[in-house]
Amino acid sequence: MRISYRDVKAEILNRIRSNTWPLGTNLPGEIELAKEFGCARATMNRAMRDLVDDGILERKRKAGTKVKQSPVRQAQFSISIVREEVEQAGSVYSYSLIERELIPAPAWLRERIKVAKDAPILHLKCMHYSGKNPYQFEDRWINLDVVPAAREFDFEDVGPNEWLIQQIPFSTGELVFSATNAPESIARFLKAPVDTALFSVERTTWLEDKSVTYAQLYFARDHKMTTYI
Amino acid sequence: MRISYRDVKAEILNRIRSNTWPLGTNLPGEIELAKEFGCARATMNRAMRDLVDDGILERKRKAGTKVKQSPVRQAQFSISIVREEVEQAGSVYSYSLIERELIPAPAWLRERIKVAKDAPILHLKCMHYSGKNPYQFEDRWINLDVVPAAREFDFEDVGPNEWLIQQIPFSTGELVFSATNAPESIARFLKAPVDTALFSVERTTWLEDKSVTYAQLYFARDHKMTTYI
DNA sequence: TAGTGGTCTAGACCACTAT
DNA sequence: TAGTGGTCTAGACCACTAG
Repeated sequence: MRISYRDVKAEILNRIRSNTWPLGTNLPGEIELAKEFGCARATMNRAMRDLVDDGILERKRKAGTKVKQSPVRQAQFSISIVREEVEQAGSVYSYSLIERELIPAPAWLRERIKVAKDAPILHLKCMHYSGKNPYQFEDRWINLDVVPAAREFDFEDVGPNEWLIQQIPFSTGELVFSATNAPESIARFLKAPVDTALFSVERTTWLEDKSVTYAQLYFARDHKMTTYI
Repeated sequence: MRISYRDVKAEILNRIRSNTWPLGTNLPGEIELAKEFGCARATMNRAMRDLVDDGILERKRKAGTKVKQSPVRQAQFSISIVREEVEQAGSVYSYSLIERELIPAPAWLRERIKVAKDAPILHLKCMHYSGKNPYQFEDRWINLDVVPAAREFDFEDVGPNEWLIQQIPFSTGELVFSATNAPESIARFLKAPVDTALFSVERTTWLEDKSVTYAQLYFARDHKMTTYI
């Protein structure tokens, strides 16, 4: 049978786990290893690149490949549309707009996203539900300079999250996860006691070098985010 | 100049962003696209596989390649040793063992990890500090059937996290992120008021099909986990 | 400046799956 | 069962960087 890059990965991991190649070991070069494993150099290369992505090896030209001294595993999880999160859990999704206003960007927001001083910003508050249960409270700011169409959109039926993804798919951004004691203004909508610990996410989105939107998302109490590594 | 897979990726993203290929579009096959772009099929393949990893395309044999209807971005973050998290932030790391006991696994734990009914489990509580500030409270259970060496190790100077990574590098597992109101028993160590919202992580680790360890990690108040997408 | 990884190519065969 | 992606190979040249 021909050697697959998966076989190569598995064997390399075996050698690390079995201490044949302890943490920090310098591995032989691609060509030599490929010969030993009986595969092409490209196959060895793919296996090793994969292991770099997994946080297991380090490679540098000229210096060679070594087993990382301190394994840093890469955890991965997908950020999808709220609707789909809910529906994938087998529940019925619903959405409701709480507030919509057009105001100048407050100072604290201008520290987070780049936006002209007196330009009006669209501020939205909304709720996402899973069946009859609150699922997420969303507090969002949209830069109308970048997404002028938002000015005309009423967001009564479609959430800003879903709408923005259609407008600006695949933009880049930052995600910050943390825990927050629910203030009354949010606890009310999530039907939780004030000060309940809420899992929250701040999301900042850019399109090239322009700030598109900033959002604070608060999940209902006891929300969990799971990933496998 | 020769066409790089990065160029191909960039151009594909351009076409999606510029609506040349709207969400849901079926793309031409690899061979045809490679011809159009003037590169080898392997190059086109690598670009497209990368975009699948990024959550932008979907591919199925025979069916072909399409732009995902709902962009699901893959966020990534690295799970490292607590010591390194602290040191990378430029602080001095220190560690202290609070409690160490050998007891039969409680029932709730046996629901989470597979462990013999009357086998003794090593239970550890410890604190990690960043400079003089509390950084993380760790409540850990170690399966001695799988890691018998832990029975002899005192964990006075080295945390279980760090020790286990040396023993069983690159094991697989589950991570669950959530928010918790600090109970008194934990708040005390993190120097936070009772009920403060804490960012917390549960980690379950397997080695092949055996449960190695289960840990609940509670970060100090206002802890944030950041990632870029 | 030499050694190592990074990437491209052209060609081939295989595996899955829509129809 | 035919079409599309998945992967392997052998060979080549390039780019970065340790010594």
